Amino acid sequence: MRFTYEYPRPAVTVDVVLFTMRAEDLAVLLVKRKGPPFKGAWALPGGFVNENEPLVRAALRELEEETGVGGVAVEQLGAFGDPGRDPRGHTVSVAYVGFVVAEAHTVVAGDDAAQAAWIPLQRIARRRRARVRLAFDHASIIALARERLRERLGDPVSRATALELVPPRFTLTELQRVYEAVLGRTLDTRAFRTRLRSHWIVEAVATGRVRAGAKRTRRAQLYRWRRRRTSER
Amino acid sequence: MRFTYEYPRPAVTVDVVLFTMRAEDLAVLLVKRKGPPFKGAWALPGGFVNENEPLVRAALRELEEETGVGGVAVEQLGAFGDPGRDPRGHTVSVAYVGFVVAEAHTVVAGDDAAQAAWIPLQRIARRRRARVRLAFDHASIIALARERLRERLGDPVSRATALELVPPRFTLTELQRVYEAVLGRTLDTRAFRTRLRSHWIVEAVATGRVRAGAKRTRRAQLYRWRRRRTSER
DNA sequence: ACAAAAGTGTTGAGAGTACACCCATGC
DNA sequence: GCATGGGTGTACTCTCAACACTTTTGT
Repeated sequence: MRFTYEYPRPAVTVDVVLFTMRAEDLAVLLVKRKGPPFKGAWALPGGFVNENEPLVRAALRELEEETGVGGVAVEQLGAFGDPGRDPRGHTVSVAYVGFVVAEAHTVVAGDDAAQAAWIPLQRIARRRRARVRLAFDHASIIALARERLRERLGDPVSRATALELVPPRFTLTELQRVYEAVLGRTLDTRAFRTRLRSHWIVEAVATGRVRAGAKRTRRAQLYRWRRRRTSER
Repeated sequence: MRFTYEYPRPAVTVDVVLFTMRAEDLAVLLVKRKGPPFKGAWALPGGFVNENEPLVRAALRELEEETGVGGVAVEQLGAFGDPGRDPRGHTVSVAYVGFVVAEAHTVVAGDDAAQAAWIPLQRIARRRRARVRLAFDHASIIALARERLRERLGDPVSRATALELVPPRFTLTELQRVYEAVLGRTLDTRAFRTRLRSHWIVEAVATGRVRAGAKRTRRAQLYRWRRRRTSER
């Protein structure tokens, strides 16, 4: 089947930058391309938008098709449309960002992908010495997405709760590790907790869980996100 | 001439939300549509992206073609791609925002437009009683653009200088009026000036201009934006 | 003299940052 | 008893918000 139009049309694609915590580091969900262009290179999950399909839905569909990861919350990052970003021709891609708890999702490579995996950000083309080379302009999209994530966490701690940063029940140390990984610097524990308390965004639940693997230690208090952001003080 | 593709492609368009100050109020640059759909309705200047044309360039080209306004700085707002936003078929639009000094530009309706003009935001569909009805989803794009503008001005006053908020030489009162219009509330003069001074973003030039029309008053000091944002203190 | 807009400082509250030690647990 | 990570409070700085009166000019 063929589709003809009166004027040339750039192709419209969507891409998803999905972050997670992986062994104390930030990682992105990537797929290894099966076919050209960039065959064998890693790329963001994504693909063409169907006729009459909302952009977000296309993004989530492609994400699930290629990686098996579904039911995540994403927000739009922006549109990338420089000619030359896709050797096949002019393509405009709308990118989305999200953050999930890796353990809550199973990654399964779809038919289009040779492989799907969480790749630590450090292995991605930092100047030279790149271990993982990325297709298209995906390296710069990821860089921008990371920037966005930093902003989200940086200021009013509020919006962060929309992202699935930690499991439903978490310890404050776990949360702090996520913040540290995203912001790229260590935080002071006392300051971090004071801030959480003053913004009133987490609340304690039951006590007594220990981080898996670490046994000779005190049991950490469990917390969960508070729902509303009710009464301002 | 016809263009055929293997898969259906949504059309890609760009739209520009260009703000200015107009008689103490914010106004947007709109064009009156000459042809269907939404013939006779007001719409954002914009149109189809050419093959191999960068998105921003397309936006600026369309802006100039339809309104005669050129040489402005814009930043990307986001992509809007809900099916149904364009009755002709699935269209993905990438929107850009900017802010200019109206007096510095001459508005001339292009061939595609019946008219081009600065329309005060207040005349745009505020719930009922709309005087100006907008085509497509342009009302919500404008709302989002306004939000973005507010953010830009809100926090570090720095970034605001990228937008052409005021003429090259301006009085602090003029600048304050712009901030007030964008933020939608009055500001305290002393606080406003203290903030500017502490952020070190404007500098005095020659003295002695009076606002046109107001004669029986003290002469205001002229300022200009500082270039760099040099030495942090 | 008065109308009209320009200009000018201080105080208090809240947010962020920096900083060091004791506690509970399992081996 | 020691290694491991959990947990706690205070002081300083900076930024923002709120507050009213004097100055210059033209009529």
